[in-house]
Amino acid sequence: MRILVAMSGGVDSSVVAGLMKQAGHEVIGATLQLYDHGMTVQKKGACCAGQDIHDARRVADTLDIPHYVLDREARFRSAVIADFADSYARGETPIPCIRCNQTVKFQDLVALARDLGCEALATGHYARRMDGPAGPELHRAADPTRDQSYFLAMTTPDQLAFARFPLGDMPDKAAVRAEAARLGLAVAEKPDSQDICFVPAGHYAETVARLRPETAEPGEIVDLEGRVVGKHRGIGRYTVGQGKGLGIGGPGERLFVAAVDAARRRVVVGPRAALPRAEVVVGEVNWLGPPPAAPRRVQVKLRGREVPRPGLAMWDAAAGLLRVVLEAPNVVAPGQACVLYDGERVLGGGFIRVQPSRDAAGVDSEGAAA
RNA sequence: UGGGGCGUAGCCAAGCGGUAAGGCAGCGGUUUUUGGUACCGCCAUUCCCAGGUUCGAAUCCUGGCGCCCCAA
Repeated sequence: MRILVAMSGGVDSSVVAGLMKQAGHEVIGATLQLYDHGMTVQKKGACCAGQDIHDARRVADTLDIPHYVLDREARFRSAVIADFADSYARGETPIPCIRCNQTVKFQDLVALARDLGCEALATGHYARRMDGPAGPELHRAADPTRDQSYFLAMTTPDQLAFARFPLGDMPDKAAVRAEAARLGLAVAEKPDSQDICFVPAGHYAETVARLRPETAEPGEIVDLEGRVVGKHRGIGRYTVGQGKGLGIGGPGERLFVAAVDAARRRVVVGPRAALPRAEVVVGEVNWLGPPPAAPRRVQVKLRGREVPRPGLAMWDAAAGLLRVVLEAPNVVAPGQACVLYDGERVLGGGFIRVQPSRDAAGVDSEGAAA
């Protein structure tokens, strides 16, 4: 069949193109140019700009497949980068890789694939798409250390039906590199991409501040009782659970960010033991299957690198909100994705909302009283 | 100007004659297609200052200086 392969210029998607071609499909390669060619080009591990586009083209030439480069800078800027900055301005911690998958990658590329008369869109993600009795299902990758199903939880059932993840069954990354070498691809030894692709190494706060200057406004750091214990250099530098960069030294135990209060431009800190919450409120929920009509036992993943842990999911269809009660309290960072699993299968997911927690309430009343 | 206590890194702090623990902060790194977490490494040639005793002093002695407390 005719199949569109999203080629980032990295090893993974290059191998996908090679495997699809080898399987006898009519392969078309597409590479998105997502951001400026300037300084970020030099950055190691970047993707979707500069050198990577050339790498993708070279792979396409090697495989002898047609290859298109699509300028999606404007789209990426409004759908991913702007959301990234807005999220920090709200006091949350964004997860741009999911926004990118949701919009630029799957929404747009699926549309493009259909326009080109393709029957599927293949990507280099480590996840498995299985055909279940009720339609396509998203499952964790065979290699649990590379699994990216968390980042794909927001793809719609429609998009998932169209998607193919040929690397989902690979035992490990070494096997993928071996495939790349076998296919004669020049990118076989290319380093993995990492960090936020559109931000020059380590300076995401500056990028955010350019778009939302208020995220770089200084403010107070207060403890759980509302006492001022320090000052910060902008809300955009903090995320719930963070223990470094607070600059609060001295006697006593180490402090972590317990909450970010965007309205008052405050960062609330407390001891590690005070952070875990038992409940998570999730919005913008995407279900990959029928939503649970009654409370359902699931495994919950609150961040990319975490083993799913047991909890109870309660879906309020009217409000469009998912409530999850965790069996063991966990640090909950608003803005991050909450993904529900049933074993290997992804049931759905959404974005963690700032919750009117007991902590925030306590801080408010006691802070006012004191 | 009577009595008592204390001055060790940015902060807290151990050490009480044998060659400066630890924690917090900070810095660097590893891990990682987000942020964070975790883990690893670095971080006082010197103990308020000046003399003295001693083979050897942050530790003992003398004199300064600076804090704190009690009493006035």
